[in-house]
Amino acid sequence: MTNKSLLIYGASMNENLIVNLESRKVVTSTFRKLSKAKKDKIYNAIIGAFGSDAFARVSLDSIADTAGIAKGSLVQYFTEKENLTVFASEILFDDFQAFWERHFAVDYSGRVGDKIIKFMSGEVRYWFENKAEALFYIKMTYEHGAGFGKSFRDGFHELRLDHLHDILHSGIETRQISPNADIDAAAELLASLQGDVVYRAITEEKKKSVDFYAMTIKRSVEIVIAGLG
Amino acid sequence: MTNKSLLIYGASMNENLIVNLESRKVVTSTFRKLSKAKKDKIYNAIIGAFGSDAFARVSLDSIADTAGIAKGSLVQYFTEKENLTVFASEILFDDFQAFWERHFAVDYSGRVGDKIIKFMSGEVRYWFENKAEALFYIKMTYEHGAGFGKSFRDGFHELRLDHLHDILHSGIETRQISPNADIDAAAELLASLQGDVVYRAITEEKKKSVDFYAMTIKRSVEIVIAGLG
Amino acid sequence: MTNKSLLIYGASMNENLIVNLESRKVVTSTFRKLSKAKKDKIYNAIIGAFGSDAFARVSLDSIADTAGIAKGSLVQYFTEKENLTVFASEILFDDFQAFWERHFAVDYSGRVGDKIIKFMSGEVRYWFENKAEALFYIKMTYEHGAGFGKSFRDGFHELRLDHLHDILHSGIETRQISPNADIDAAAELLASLQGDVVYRAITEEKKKSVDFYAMTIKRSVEIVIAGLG
Amino acid sequence: MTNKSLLIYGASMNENLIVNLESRKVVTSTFRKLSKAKKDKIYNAIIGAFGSDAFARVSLDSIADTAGIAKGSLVQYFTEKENLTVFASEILFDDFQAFWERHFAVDYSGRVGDKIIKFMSGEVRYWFENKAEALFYIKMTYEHGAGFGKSFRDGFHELRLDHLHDILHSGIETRQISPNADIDAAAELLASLQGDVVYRAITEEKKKSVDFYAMTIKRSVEIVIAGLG
DNA sequence: AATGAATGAGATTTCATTCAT
DNA sequence: CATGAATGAAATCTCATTCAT
Repeated sequence: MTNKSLLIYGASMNENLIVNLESRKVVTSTFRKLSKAKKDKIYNAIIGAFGSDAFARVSLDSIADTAGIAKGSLVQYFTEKENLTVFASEILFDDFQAFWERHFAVDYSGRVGDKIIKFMSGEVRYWFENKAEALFYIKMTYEHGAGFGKSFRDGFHELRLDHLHDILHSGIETRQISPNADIDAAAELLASLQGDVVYRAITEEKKKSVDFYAMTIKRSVEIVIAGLG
Repeated sequence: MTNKSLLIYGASMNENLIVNLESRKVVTSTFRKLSKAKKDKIYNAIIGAFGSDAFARVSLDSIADTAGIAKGSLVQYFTEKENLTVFASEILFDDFQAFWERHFAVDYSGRVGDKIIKFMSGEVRYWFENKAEALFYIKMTYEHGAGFGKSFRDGFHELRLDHLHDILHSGIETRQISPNADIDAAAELLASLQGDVVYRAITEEKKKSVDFYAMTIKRSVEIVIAGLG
Repeated sequence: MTNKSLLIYGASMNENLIVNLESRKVVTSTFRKLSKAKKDKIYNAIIGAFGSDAFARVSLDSIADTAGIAKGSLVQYFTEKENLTVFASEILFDDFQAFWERHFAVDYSGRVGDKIIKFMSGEVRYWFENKAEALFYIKMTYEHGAGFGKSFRDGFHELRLDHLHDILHSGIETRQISPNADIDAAAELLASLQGDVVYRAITEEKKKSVDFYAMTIKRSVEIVIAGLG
Repeated sequence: MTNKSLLIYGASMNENLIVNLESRKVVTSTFRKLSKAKKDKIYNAIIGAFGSDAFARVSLDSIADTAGIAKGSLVQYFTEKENLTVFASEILFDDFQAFWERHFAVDYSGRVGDKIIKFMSGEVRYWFENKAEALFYIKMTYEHGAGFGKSFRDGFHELRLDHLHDILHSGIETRQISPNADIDAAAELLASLQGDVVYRAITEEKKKSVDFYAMTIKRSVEIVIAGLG
């Protein structure tokens, strides 16, 4: 992650993704043709609603109200309720990936531990600055045990795991980490930590600062790096 | 964990806890006076139902059916639907604690790393052998974001954290771990790992063996212990 | 048919049939246990509603209103809308059969033509005296092309065909009809006539008297009997 | 019916009739001005849709799809949904009449019975060769009990009745039928038979051949002719 | 003239909760 | 105390009709 602050919040509403969602019948062509502003409003209404309550307790009425459209339109755009969450999850994940690509290119200079700390706290900061998305992310990740939410959770896990693995691997190449070190296990361990820290950062009632979580991360990472000696 | 197999599954239905729940109006006195067998049947029906579906989609009818009682009785015992989950969560947590006390007394001999590994895989095994409870645990932990489920999750987290801290502390006393080591951070790191491993062990579709998860744990713990050198 | 006037109108609500319907999940046990008066009220509300409008345009609300019960109760009794019509059709058919058995025992004395005329106008009179049932009968018979209505229609057709055949056969035995006569064709012809006359008697806007239809029948029957000479 | 095969299927879309329908506000002038090909496509979409399902369950969307036009256009052509069926019924009836006039001119030579049989099986064949129209005919005839469908049904009944009467009357003139014979009753009887045979031919699930129905007709007609002595 | 987006009334169905027996 | 009948609020989803472009 660079020093630049995070520039992008909210949905970028990747047009190619919308086309893909249309082909999978998650959204209709009517929705695709809507103005970006309207699509954003709907996306935000969905994120807000499902982030604050359980799936079955979120009503189309409330989302339509928030988005300033008629309930009938909502149905016309998404055909059925479940598609609302599929749509928003995909956009959210896509946005997250875009953020990722801008900020987490692996570079091969510097201390491995610092890179990991920057990377992990970078994600925490992302969720801090996109709170509604963060709550929605939690709901989607955990609400459905082994259903749709599982693959969503796995998507984030993979992303973290791969990246941590790459950084650790670069540490072997720069001889900061022993060539015999079990970097697979270390990546898993750090990914678990990151998932948990993100979860806590989002759900903790007495909100702590990003720096608090960054410190938690730092202390754990130091131990792991030392352990890989 | 000793070599003894896990002896207790299902609800032990701690009578003191029931009294406490009655005072908090979670259950009624009518329920308290039920036979243990009936209370068990009801507990199991609740665990099974809420473990398999989202809160709002579980109907009192189906629970009453499974428990072999009338829906009206269910209402008479618990007054309102939400109390069903509060009741079952508390019993579950209490059972878990009882299991804990029997199996995880900290002893001060032996390798610290081994103790941690035994402890962590012991919990994984517990959930493996109490699948219905495991699924219920997951639902309660995550479904309600920052609501009731949060305190439930925190209960388990505290338990793990304290115990890991104790083991690590004993490691300092036996000079296996440096007195300057950041054992608070290590305990947090390991608790995160454990929460994540348990989650995966329960929700993974292609079920792996307890040994698989034990190995994952072992590899991570070795790194941490080395890091605390 | 004897000279006695028709004594039974409305649903007799055969208890065995209700039990059978319960086993086929057309009605619930809750419905079965209702008082006869309440069951009758519901039956009449159903007959009246579906007799006056197309299936999809009949609302549960209106039926519940007419029957003086809550919509929710209606659902509790029948589970789904289609069962309302299945239930009422079966009761109606059962009632009709009961009427039949009381009035149309084949006797072997007298003119064959007279027996047929009595039989056919007897049915017309039945529908005249059970108008709501008559309209419902028409709707069920014709609305669903080849679906459920088909078997309903076939039930009535069979009943008529068999009976006409029996009468004609008795005519051969009493030598009023030639042993070579094509009584199968004649029975079909008369059953068609009867279906049509009943349809017209029920749907004709300017209602004519039973006697008008009896005369229509008589004139046709005379031709057929003469043709079988 | 002559030996010529049936030449006309589908809508001939009589221009005068369209003008008449426009004056009755069943269709708009916009519709009238459409190309014949487009009008045909719309007619066929309507016939197909309402022939396969109950009125209330047929959606304008599906018809517009099938016809390859926009839903908005459909509304612009017919103003409201019910007009779709009125329009198609009138066209269908008009087509049927045109077929009639080509094939059922009464000629005064030959056996009366044969003429009736030819006439009746001719109609059965017509519906066999226009299945979509046949199903639509059934729906329109019966779905609305005493509403619009009644006059539609009556139209066909009149047509049959008049024609049968003419044939029978010609039988008196050629002295094949007694001058005292009750040909009014015979015509009614045969019209009933025909309505019923047509209904069965269209709705019977295990489709039988035209010849099967022709035989049924023949056997009945022989009885009637014999009866008219 | 043609289109299809927007709307909202109305339908069935679910189900927690109340309450009479 | 146990039961389950009764209720009606609330939800999703359908779709004729309106209307702006």
